[in-house]
Amino acid sequence: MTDALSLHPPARRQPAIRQGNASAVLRAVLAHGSAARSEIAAATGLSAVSVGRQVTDLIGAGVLRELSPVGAELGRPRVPLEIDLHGHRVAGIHIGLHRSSLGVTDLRGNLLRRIELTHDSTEPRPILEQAAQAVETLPERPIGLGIAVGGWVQPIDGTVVENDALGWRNVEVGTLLRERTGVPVWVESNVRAMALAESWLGGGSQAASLAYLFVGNVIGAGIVIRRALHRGPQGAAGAIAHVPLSDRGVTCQCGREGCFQALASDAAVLARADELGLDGTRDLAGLIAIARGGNTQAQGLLRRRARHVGEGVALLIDLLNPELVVLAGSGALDAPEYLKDLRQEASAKAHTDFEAERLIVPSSFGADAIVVGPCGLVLDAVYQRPTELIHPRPARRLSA
Amino acid sequence: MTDALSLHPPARRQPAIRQGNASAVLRAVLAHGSAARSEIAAATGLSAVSVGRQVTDLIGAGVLRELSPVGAELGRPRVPLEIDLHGHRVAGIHIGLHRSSLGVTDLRGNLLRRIELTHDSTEPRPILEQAAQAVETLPERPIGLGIAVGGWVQPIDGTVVENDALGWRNVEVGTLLRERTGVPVWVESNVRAMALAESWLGGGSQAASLAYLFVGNVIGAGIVIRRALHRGPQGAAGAIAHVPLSDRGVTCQCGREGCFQALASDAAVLARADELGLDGTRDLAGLIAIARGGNTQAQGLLRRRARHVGEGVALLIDLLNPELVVLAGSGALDAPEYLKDLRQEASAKAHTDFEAERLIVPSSFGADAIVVGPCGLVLDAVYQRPTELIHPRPARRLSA
DNA sequence: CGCATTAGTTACTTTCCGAAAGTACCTTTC
DNA sequence: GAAAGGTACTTTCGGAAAGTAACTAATGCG
Repeated sequence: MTDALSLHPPARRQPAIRQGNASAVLRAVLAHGSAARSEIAAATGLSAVSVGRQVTDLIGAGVLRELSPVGAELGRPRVPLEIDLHGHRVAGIHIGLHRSSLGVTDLRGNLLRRIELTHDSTEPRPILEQAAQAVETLPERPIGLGIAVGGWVQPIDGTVVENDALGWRNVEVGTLLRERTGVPVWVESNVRAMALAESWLGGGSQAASLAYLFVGNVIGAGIVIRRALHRGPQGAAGAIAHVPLSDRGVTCQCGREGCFQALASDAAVLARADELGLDGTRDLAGLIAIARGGNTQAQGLLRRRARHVGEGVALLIDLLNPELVVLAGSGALDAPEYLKDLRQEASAKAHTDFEAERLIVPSSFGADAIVVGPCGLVLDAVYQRPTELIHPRPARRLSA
Repeated sequence: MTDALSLHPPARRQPAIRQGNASAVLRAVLAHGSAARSEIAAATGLSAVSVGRQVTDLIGAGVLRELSPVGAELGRPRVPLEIDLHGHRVAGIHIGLHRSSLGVTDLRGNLLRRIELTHDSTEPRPILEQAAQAVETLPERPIGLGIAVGGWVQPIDGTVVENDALGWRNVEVGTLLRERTGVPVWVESNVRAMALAESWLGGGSQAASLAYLFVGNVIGAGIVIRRALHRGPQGAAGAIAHVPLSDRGVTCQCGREGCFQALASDAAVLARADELGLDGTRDLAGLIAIARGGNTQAQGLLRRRARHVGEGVALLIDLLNPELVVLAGSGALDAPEYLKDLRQEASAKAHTDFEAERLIVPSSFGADAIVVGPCGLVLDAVYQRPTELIHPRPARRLSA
């Protein structure tokens, strides 16, 4: 008898209701910045009684906090509630090739601390040991740890199945760090982690579905549908790097012509600059500087890249019709003056109608996306199942 | 205060639990063909008591049926339960250009009756009136009516926003048919309806996510993720017709080169046959006949088309990593001898690894997909919220 | 025929939500 | 300045759902 649980939403018990409603209350506060119990009740459709109970528990758990009452024209003043920004800490680590970045946020995803960890070797053990030590030396113990890595990740058990840059195969990152630190750990591909964070905390906080496109030295997409990541059974969803664009003439490493990545990655743009004999184009920042200095060839290259990215965005829009497209990586953030070209191309190539300024936006985290992303993995768990991660203490009324 | 309900799963009450568990029980039976209460309990994780209660209600509602007990090696024999195939009827209508097709299925989606309705005019009123009359003359009143139409459909209120072939704009199909027949009505784009039916009843019954690709005179995709259709806010998701393939040299109606549809639609293939001066290629069936007769040019055209479709499939696989890709339309079903080429091309172009024979399959409904699809809209509602559509009668034990 | 074994049901408990009623705190009015 | 009225929140209680424990049902085996 095969297991129907894996295919379908599981059977519900009463605790699931409680948790679902705690989540609804928490998300209502998150969405409104701060909200009184009565406002939460209106937003969620729950009764005032039920909201009151949930709030009491969430305050006891250190997730919500009461603010001073705000008098209305008439009647008893409301007591606004906000996410408790001092109660709990969340940690996230992006593991890169030569360095990893550790970030610590509050429950709203505000970045409080960012620590860079450099490593010469790419051996998994030393890197993970370094990461674990960094987490342990934090002044406050985080309630959860999110790990974002490139390559192919199996998020269920937190295994990095394959990462060519680091040369990792089947590294059990989740298990190792969980045992080493004693903190709950989530592991996810870096693009997907950033997509999820953007969906909860960034521009996507009003959108149920979102497509996230990262364009840097590699290109990848993260897909959020109904507030959850879509990974695919192999965790391979979002592999947009090798779709063919309408432009041709460039051969990709994969052997085919006109792949998105072969046209629009940092390396591709720099290689093109090299061909043209442009000086000072070691890295993309150099090329952008030259373009800003007035070099029309460099400007042309960056504009061309923006158009390529725009075409990739058009593809995502037509196929997924997301409520929001969030852009990140050097391709969107380092030279925002080309966003106009990007949006124009996306509008021209897509067959769906949309308002480009509203639909296609750069990441709200900028260069911090890389560490806010993994923290978002933990926050996703907190927002969806608040009582699981944070156990409510025998709550007590806090208002004087 | 904006409404958080639209963005997030709604707050849960007790009736939602009941319904969710009724759905889980029903789906377990559906997945296993037939299952005893004890097996359902094992599959869903629910207690035997709870399963018993749900089953009693579902039998009372005419959804489940007890079979004769089956003796095991030891102990009391199990009483298998199956979906009641004689209890309720479900109707679905595909509205086409010159004719519509009405289908009637049982609760398992077995097609019991198919009626063709021809119409000369494309006026909405007469067509819908004809449809309503056909539904009313059925020997049994269906519990729900699914409508599948081409073009742009707003499923929430059942409005056909735009259908160029029929010349419809903002036709309130759902409201009109609901008022006329008194039967609950669902309206959805035809590709998405078929995708949903395939997900519940066809090859996708074991898959939580599925990509459905229809290739006929038009090309479109339906995306099912976590057992639910992904429509996008504008209902535009799945617009794969105009993505560029690697092949060039054909200009699409949309003005660009190498669009999927310009390369692989029925019309595109026939136009190409015409250019080559092939005789007897009025329609695709003719071309296939000629190819089967040994004409190598015709064979080449069909093989080329299969490869183009394969490339489209590769795109869906890389972007969505679905558990299953289901093919339908003339492009996949009429000449299955080219499936091999299609799969080969998909494997070659996709960067994700997969077993092509298992991942890429033709629709299990064949030519009936067009009417089983809209029935699937109703069945989706039955399986997800069983007690909503079918009210349980004061149930009574049925075993002797 | 008693016994082990499995299937399913009945009786009771626990846990959740919601409605009604009560308390808190503010403004307005006389 | 005390009473009236209005809104925010809490306490009390009843209903609904699932779960546990104990029971009955049906079968095979010695």
